[in-house]
Amino acid sequence: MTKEKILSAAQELFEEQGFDGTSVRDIAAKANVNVALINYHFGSKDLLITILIEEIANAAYIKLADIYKSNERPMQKLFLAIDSMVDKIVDNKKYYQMLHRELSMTGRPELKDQLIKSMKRNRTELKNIIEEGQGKKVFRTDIDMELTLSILFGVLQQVTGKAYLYKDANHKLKTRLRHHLHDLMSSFLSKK
Amino acid sequence: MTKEKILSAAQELFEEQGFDGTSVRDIAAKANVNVALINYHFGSKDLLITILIEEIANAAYIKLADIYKSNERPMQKLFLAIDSMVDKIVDNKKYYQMLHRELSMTGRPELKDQLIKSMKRNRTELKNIIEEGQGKKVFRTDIDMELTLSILFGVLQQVTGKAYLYKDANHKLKTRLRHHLHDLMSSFLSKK
Amino acid sequence: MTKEKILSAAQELFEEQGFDGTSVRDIAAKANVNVALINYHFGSKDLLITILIEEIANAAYIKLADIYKSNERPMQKLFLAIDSMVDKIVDNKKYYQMLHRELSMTGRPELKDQLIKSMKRNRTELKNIIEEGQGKKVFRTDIDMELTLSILFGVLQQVTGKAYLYKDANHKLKTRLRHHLHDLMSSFLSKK
Amino acid sequence: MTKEKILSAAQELFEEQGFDGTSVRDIAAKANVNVALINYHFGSKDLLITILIEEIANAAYIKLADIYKSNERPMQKLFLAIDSMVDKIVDNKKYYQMLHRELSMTGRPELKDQLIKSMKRNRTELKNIIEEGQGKKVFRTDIDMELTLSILFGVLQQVTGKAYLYKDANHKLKTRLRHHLHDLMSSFLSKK
DNA sequence: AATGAATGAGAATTCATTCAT
DNA sequence: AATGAATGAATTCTCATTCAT
Repeated sequence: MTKEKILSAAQELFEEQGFDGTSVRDIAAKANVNVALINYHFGSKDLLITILIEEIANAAYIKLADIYKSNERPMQKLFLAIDSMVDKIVDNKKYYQMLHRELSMTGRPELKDQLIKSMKRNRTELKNIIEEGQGKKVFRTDIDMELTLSILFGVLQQVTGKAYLYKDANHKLKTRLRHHLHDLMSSFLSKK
Repeated sequence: MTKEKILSAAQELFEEQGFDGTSVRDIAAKANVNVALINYHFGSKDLLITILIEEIANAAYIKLADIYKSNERPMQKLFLAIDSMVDKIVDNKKYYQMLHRELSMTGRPELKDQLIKSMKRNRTELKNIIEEGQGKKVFRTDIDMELTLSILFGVLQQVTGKAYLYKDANHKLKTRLRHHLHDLMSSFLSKK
Repeated sequence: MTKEKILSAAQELFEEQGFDGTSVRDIAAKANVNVALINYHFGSKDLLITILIEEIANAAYIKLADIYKSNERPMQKLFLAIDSMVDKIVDNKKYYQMLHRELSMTGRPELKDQLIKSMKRNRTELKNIIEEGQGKKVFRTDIDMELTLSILFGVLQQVTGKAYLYKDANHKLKTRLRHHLHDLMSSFLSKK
Repeated sequence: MTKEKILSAAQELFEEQGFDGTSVRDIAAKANVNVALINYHFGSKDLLITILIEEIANAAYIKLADIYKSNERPMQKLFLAIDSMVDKIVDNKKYYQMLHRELSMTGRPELKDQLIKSMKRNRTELKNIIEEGQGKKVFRTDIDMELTLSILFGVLQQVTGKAYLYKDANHKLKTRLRHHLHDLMSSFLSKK
């Protein structure tokens, strides 16, 4: 109970004010608990955000891995992966914005390592899906794989970070994104 | 002299460690000046970053208008615009990273407004180029314009922010990016 | 059972890190018991060390009285006393070190009083032995008695406290000490 | 001015309450300065005591080295060394008591190393004097050198640490100590 | 313009202790 | 007898800022 109160207070504050900009006192106040309890339950402010990050990052990864392992055809797999990412990210816009922000700092290298690791894991799953499509002669092979992955992650990052450009309700935004990314990726990857 | 030393020290540190993560003492140490001078010259730490970011914001304007006004064919204009953006952003990766980071924080709203304005200016120029191509029946019209712009800005943001994925020397990275984005956008925008 | 576990954990830690340097949590962790149990069983950290030191103080009473009452000749009595002290102290180096340390603090005056009392008891026994030797015209009388006692206690305290100087195995150290102190005291107390 | 106020406040408090027992707040209050000034001037509490220790330890060492280099006869040199140590230690009883106390802790190993180093330096100088006397056939050679040094340091430590036994005025105590130690060491070291 | 000292608030964390169960 | 959570004060230290010179 208390732990959850702290976690959700911390998440909200980190999303709004960043990690450095949020004090342990802030979190305690928002969660309506004693300051010392944060260290009691989580050991340190650093460990608190570590836990917070691990939680969502894991869920996203598991979904992509499942899709890769499914029996769909390549393009269908790619579309499913896109849909899954769109959902996750639109539903947790602020959270992902925070991740990107913290990722662009130099301090706390262990934290960054953790973030990069979980991010690369997702990129790898997506790469697997595309490479499988290439192996099955469905997708082009004359592409820059790393930059291709960055198309998807880049568009989604734009949507999370530049909220003032995308003010649609979430469900509408998801539809727009799905259509757009399906169209974009099939245009790009389909053999001419 | 001292002011410039402070500004460039601050800029480097903000780029690396973020605003909250950088202390006035850090800046003073890096600039090799007395701590008190920062407040003396700039009033406060907040005003310091304000000045710094205004500078960046001005530099951030990519000369897309000239390209738009040129006599090239639509696809050629788009490619030139891409090349121009790639150059500017790869050469100033850290600049843009910091810009995106500060843009994702809540504080200093006036500053953010200015940043957003200059960012929208660039998006508008690019949009003009694409719409012209659509008018000339060269580009597809059944696209989501805002999300189409986000392809370019998104890929570029990925490259600036996820440096650990893109460790090429700058000139090599530029070539990769140009090819990739030309390919991508022509695949996407060309009529079938 | 739990009480003893706590006591012996506390003792080890106080010996190594001092009273202030040891936290109640340290003790609980070392004793493998819940933190709250320390207060539950002993009331407070202060009372814990009180109990601990009372134990030590009682053990500290070296059976010098027996030697004094024996029928040996004066020099022999003195040598026996030395041997007894050497054994006791070398075997409990860390005990005595802690005792001296706590004795040199200002807090807990009642505790200190008790420690001083037990210390003086030992000094008195030793003094009796020497004075008897003086009465029997075997020892010099032109000495400063208090400082003479401090020779023995001082050398022994050096050995307990400056462990980095005396790294011999205990039995070897005892031999060295006995020889040294016999030699020293007989040189000093024998009539010229 | 402020630095000295802090240093002397810290010294007094460390002497009375030990290092762990004294808080930075205590020091600031006693010195009547702002808490932050302690870190501003000395970097940390640890560095503060480091400086404090270095100061007196050095003075003592220099005196002994001078005596060793002088042209006096061996016994005379030893007596001068004794007198010098007696003066230094009686005048700074509480200070030396603090040194011994901190030396008997395990924490802060760098601090301990520093203390041990400066202590060993003094022991070495004294050893030089005695060995020179042995070389000149004035002192016995069949002694345990390390324990011999511990006679002097031990007696002096007793005097500093067991204040309740030695309540003489300082000048009287010095006289007692000089006579006693001259007598003791010449009895012990003179060839029979 | 520049300096070094000083300030007071706030940072994260640890402390001994107490509470309800 | 024992537990785990909770408390509130205290810990050291760092912060941006201001002061007198």
